[in-house]
Amino acid sequence: MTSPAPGRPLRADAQRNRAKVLAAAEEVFADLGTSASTEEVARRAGVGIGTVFRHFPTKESLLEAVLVTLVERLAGEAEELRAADDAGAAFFGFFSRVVAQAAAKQAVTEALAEAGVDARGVTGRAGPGLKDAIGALLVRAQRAGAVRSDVEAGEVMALLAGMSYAAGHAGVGSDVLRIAFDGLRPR
Amino acid sequence: MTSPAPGRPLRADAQRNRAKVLAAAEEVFADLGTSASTEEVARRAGVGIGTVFRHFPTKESLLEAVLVTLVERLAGEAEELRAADDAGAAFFGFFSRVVAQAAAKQAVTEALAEAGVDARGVTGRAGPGLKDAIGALLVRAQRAGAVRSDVEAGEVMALLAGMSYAAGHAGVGSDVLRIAFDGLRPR
Amino acid sequence: MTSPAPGRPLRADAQRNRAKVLAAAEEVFADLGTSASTEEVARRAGVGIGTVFRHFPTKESLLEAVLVTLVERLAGEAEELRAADDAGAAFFGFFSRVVAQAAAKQAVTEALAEAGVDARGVTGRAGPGLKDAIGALLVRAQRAGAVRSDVEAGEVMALLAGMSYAAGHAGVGSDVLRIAFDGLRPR
Amino acid sequence: MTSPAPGRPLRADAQRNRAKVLAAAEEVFADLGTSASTEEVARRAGVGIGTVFRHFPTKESLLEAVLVTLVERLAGEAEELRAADDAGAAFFGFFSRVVAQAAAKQAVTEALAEAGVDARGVTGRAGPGLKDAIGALLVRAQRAGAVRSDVEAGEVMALLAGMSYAAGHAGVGSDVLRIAFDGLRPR
DNA sequence: CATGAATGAGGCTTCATTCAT
DNA sequence: TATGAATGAAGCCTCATTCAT
Repeated sequence: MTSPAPGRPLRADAQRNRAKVLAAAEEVFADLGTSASTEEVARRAGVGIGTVFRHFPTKESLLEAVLVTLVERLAGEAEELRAADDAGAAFFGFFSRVVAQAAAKQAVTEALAEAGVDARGVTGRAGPGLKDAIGALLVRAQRAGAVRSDVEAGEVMALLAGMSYAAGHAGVGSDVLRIAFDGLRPR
Repeated sequence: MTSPAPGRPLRADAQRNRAKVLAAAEEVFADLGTSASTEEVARRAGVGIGTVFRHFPTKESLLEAVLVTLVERLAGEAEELRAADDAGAAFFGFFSRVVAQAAAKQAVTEALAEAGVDARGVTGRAGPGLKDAIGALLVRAQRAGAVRSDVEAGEVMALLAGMSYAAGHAGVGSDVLRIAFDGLRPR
Repeated sequence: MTSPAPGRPLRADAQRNRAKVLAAAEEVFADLGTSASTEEVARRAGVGIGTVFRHFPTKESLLEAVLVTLVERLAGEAEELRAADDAGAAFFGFFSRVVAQAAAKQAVTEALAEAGVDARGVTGRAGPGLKDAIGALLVRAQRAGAVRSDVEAGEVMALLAGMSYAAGHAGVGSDVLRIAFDGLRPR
Repeated sequence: MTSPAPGRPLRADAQRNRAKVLAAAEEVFADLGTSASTEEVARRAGVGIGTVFRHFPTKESLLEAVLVTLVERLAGEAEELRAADDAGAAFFGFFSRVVAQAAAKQAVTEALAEAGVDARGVTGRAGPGLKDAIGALLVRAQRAGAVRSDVEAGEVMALLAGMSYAAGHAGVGSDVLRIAFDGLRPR
């Protein structure tokens, strides 16, 4: 999804290293911000710097891969809630969980922001995927009368990004989320 | 925390240079992000790099000064609205204007986030100043029945930071703000 | 001087791979200069990087092998002209052809220069081989009265290297060669 | 001639350092080839690596400056001979001296080759300057009957580059030069 | 034997900071 | 004080070489 000659399935050990690097990068960028050094990623992954660059030929491509991974994971979580009994609980629960994750990892916030700005962004095709999944959750919650009907997926994503940022930077708890949720409910 | 031997009141021309540097820094960091070089600040201020470091001995201290300036400016704006006739309009209008500013300058968002994390933060004593000013606006709006009574100044600041982030990064308009405002109104 | 356990005659497919690598290397170094990467050689040879290093344990040894090949090829061409009818035409024709080759492949120039610096050089025993072959051509041309008699093989090789360099780098045509040829003719 | 804001005359010490770096670069590239590292240049100049990059913001620009310097120096030497009594001696003497310099410094050869390929090259406007100076020497020598009349400045430069290469790489003495000179004399 | 993943030294370049002018 | 040249640590990236598969 990022670079090696498309087609070749990648040896087992290489696959493992790629995963290690990606995981380390997610951690490092979460802890130290996206300006953290590639060397730090290599160190924390327990591989040589060359290995990082073999899998992700550019720092930017590594960052991109991390964001894509994050966005896909969130989309997956949203997907699973599609069949939940209580559509309102599913929607608000998803929202809360995302914000909670973001409180620990600022990369999540960036991923959300990127994903919201549509396909042009770094997150490529993963962005729309997340938007669709969220849109599905939203529509069901609206049909169930748990969310006001004049809101769209794009607005929800922006709200999500904003609340995630607030959670991660402004040191806030669920109080603020409560306000946003009330704003989303039918009047 | 900003540098020259405390006490000496700073010659007039030095004072002027300090201001030029600060203004240039605000502009540069807004345009290019906080990773812009100090050299660029000097260039845009029309002074030598040495002058920048004489007034702000560290890049971090320069950044800090910019944030403090921003916070103080916002606090000033809030202050002026204290006597407005329509307390609700004052509150929501202030909120909107801040978010609009942030859409153009990400530094505003950072300033807000910093200011919210209380006095220990980088913004020192300016943070509480803003919080107080916003608190005053909030209380008056609550008394006027325009804002629900179970919200506190800290929550408003967090919401403000989040919405500012969303406005600057997620490419959103006033739709999202409307949701937040509805959440703030009495039910 | 080229690597595998001396003695073992090299399996047929290995032999083939060695040849493929050598050919690719000649091409790559001609196109991209000697600072081209070994990886590129492997790619163009259609083999793995490991294979390149199995046959030529060092980039330098690969370069050396390319030069030796080139020198041997030139020596072969000179050899074939030994029996030509017109000794003068044979000599000058050979000279012209070498320079024309060099215009396209700077490696040829390097090979010539190396070969001229005698046996100690990188081209090992191949250098003297070329020198001898050129010497034979020279002597016959001198006997035929086409080349002045006070010139030696070493000087011819140096002249050849110089003209080859000029052809490849200074963007020159046959005009310069004409000057050199006039200098070689009897007065 | 290479980078700092055109106009500002450069402080005295900076001027001195720039010269030191340029001299060191000339030496290093002569000794180790143009692929020598910038760090080595800094080391030999006795300055920090940052100083090298302050004066020449790119390795390429440093190389260019070295070549330009060389070409200008040669042009200067040619210029001085314009008024010599013996036009033939001036021409051949200049030629010999250039080749002798090149024997020690391969950068000279590169400079010559670059300069010959006209203004498009790295040597910019310095190339034509050298060509003109050599042309003047040539014409006077031709008028004096020391050089054949059907040769042009471009051909002389190519010959010069070729002989310089030969002198530096093929380990040759004045024997080869003699051949070239005979080729240049009227028949 | 062939493959290509892993390694890490080393190269180029940027930039915060110091200091001579 | 102001200036801007000097410094060198640190970042990104390349590539020859090694080694597990």
